[in-house]
Amino acid sequence: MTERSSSAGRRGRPPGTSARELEVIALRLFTERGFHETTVDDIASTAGVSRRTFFRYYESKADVLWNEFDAEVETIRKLLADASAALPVLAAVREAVLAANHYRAEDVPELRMRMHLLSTVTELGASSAVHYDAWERAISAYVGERIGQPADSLYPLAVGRVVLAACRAAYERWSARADADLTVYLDAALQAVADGFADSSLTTEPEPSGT
Amino acid sequence: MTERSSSAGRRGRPPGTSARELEVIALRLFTERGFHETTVDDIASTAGVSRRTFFRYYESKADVLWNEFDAEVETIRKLLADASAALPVLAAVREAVLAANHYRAEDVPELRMRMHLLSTVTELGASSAVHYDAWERAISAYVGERIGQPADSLYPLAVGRVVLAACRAAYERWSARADADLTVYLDAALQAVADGFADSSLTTEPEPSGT
DNA sequence: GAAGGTTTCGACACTGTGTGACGAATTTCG
DNA sequence: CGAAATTCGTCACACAGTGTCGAAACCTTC
Repeated sequence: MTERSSSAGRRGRPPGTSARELEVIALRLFTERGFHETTVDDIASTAGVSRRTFFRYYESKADVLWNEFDAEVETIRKLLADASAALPVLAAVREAVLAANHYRAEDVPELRMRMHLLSTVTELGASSAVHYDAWERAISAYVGERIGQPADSLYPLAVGRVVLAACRAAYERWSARADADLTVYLDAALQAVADGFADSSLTTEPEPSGT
Repeated sequence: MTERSSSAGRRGRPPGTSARELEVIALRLFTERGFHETTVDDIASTAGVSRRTFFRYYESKADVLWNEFDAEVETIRKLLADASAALPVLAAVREAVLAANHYRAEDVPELRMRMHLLSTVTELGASSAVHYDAWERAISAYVGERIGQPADSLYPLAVGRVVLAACRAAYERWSARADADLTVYLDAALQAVADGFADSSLTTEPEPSGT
């Protein structure tokens, strides 16, 4: 059951699978056997299609893990486009990032699996660089516009990279501990950035409580 | 200058090449033809050895670019071990990073080539994650020790990642513009981090001057 | 209900990375 | 000279990723 709904007036052979189905299967196999130990053949044959077909849906074996992340980049971009110019730059960025990271409770387990893979499997570095880069550029473009500098000059570039770095630290801690809400970790990390990591702010870590 | 050029009491067949020779050849071919367009066979045959032998010196095609970077990680680790506990944490980190990035003028052209490849070739993402991780952990370990928290808790992790992110932004701008000293860019980026990217500090980019 | 257009799929072949196994080559030591 | 040590080359293999081409399955139209 994928999305056989609007087969109205749709010519040609119907798809034997869907990007979403491949994603779910791949995620399951990766967590069961490991990323490296799972071949593209395994994923494809489990879905009942050929290896070649997998690569028609995703450019690489790793790409199957980045759908949600790419969607988040788009969300952040839109939120920043509507952000108030009255806010300090970094505050606007923080609000957008936090707003883009509210997930429905039912989506959390899958999100956690994905993030755990992303932060532990070293072979994913190749693809992560590409997707992280898009995330960073969404921030850099906004910062560059706000302060009237090219997006690829030093400060916009640094802000984009630094904010992502802080968020990745928060993602990683959250996926490892699973005790508090993701946004609590994100907020703490971004607040530390805004404070310039002053020693006085380096004391409290989010406590095991809350949802 | 790798190691035993003096073949004193060294049994067995002498090496037909060296890690350093392969590095120089690879760097030249990468910049001439591009990373993707250069095969391991090209590098090996230019050095006069077999493809298999290349993989005895380096674990992967990309690894050939990370020698210097790994050495820098060790330098930073040692500098931090000797850092004064009277300095604020972030200031100690900044001093160590800046000190580890003073290069002899004769080494700069090669350094620039390497950094340009590292910041432009997307296929290097796989290996970069591994080596960047070691860099980050050198910082996180120090920060964790200083503030009395595990190195993998949120703030040490965040500081490590954020400082690397800022340095990478500086590296990238420097390798793209080549106008000022590398440490000028690094200092500017790290100062912005320490200031929490306050709007007032986001105005000036290092100017085309200096060495 | 046959013909033609459309879309997805499978089979095949190919390049390149990375790895394991094993024997050959080359040097020093006894 | 023979033995031990060390590096190298050849062969074989698994897997990712890509291009090509024809077949399969669906729709529309006559």
